[in-house]
Amino acid sequence: MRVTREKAAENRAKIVATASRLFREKGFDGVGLDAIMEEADLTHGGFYRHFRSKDDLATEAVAYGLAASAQRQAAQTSLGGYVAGYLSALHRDSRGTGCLLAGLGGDVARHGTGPRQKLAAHVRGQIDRLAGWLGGRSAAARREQAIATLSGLVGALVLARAVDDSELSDEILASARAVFGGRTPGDER
Amino acid sequence: MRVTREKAAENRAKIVATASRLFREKGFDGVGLDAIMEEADLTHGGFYRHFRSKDDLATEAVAYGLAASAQRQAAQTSLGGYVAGYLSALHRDSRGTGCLLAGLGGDVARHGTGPRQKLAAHVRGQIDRLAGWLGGRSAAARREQAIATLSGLVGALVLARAVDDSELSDEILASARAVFGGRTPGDER
DNA sequence: TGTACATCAGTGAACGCGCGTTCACTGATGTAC
DNA sequence: TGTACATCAGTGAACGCGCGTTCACTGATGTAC
Repeated sequence: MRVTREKAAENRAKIVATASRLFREKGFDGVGLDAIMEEADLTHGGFYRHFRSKDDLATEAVAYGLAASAQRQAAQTSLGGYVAGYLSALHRDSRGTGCLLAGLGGDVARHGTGPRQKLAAHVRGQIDRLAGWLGGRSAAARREQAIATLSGLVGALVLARAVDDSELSDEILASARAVFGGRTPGDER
Repeated sequence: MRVTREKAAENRAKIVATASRLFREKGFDGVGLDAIMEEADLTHGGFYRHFRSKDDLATEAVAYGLAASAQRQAAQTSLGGYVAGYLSALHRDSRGTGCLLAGLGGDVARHGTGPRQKLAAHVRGQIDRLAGWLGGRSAAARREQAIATLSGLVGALVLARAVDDSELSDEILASARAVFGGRTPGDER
């Protein structure tokens, strides 16, 4: 049964959004196309009307997830607010809708060039925006600090999720918030 | 053909070491037992004489990789030396033998409790050791800084590996080295 | 120390399942006149 | 505007392969006497 061009575009978008969530939750190799199509309310046979392969979908799903992250960052007005949201327990516990760098960074590194290029472009944008929020004598110093801050945020989220101890996990988030959230590093609590 | 108890223990250890490397390179779901057994110079049928399941092996392989990291850290005498090695291009390019937190952190978070418990214990140890190297007015401040530093190291390595642009990758490593390597943050280059 | 037997690490084939991909088919949509 | 036909998004079955796991078997090791 053929479907409106509009409806087809809608379906395609739904597949990408669903895949982006499921990939972040379970990894590229942890979800099958049938699971993705089923959650998008379609049968898996129709997949190849929209995408050339699973890898092709992966590239689009990565781009979709990164765009969502970029929008979330753009909605923030200060470093402190952004960091508090990024290193919140809520963000830690919502892998599927959260930062793609933390959720799929390891997987992307092992995969084809498509996702890795999108990710590089996204990282450049994040660095620029963070640098704008940071103080520092020179543009180079601000950029350096922005890269370290981005690394710290991503690493803290990865560790907070990987650790099987909620107390330690909370402590990782709190410490990283304190250090990267805009306080002068080295201050007492 | 039965084999010496000694030889059997040797074979078992080789399986764990090989698995630890291959898992870090390709992820838990990216390597099959046959590939692991073949690289360990065995046939895949004998696997279940040593392990109850692939998950069981995963737990041991994680423990093995973490122990190797801990030993590497223990061999260092200063924060600067440790950070320089950790954030080197060599470490970035040797996923299979490198830091398990960065190589498998995302995968571990998605898997069973075995690996996640081992990882939490390892993270506690790393924090303590980093805290010992760091200056800071109080033990709490040193610990907070240690957690932020560990997060920054892991995040920088993940990003440097994920990005499809060697210049950006090098810049991430260099910036993180500068900020986390022991300089007072905020200094000019 | 030597012999007889039980054990069991490793082999290689097989099983069953899931996954990525293909395909013949359906029937509503889109288009040409 | 209406009609006839081509297109093609979606369906559901099928294919082939790889993977985790099982199993009957082998023959050297380990043990009991």
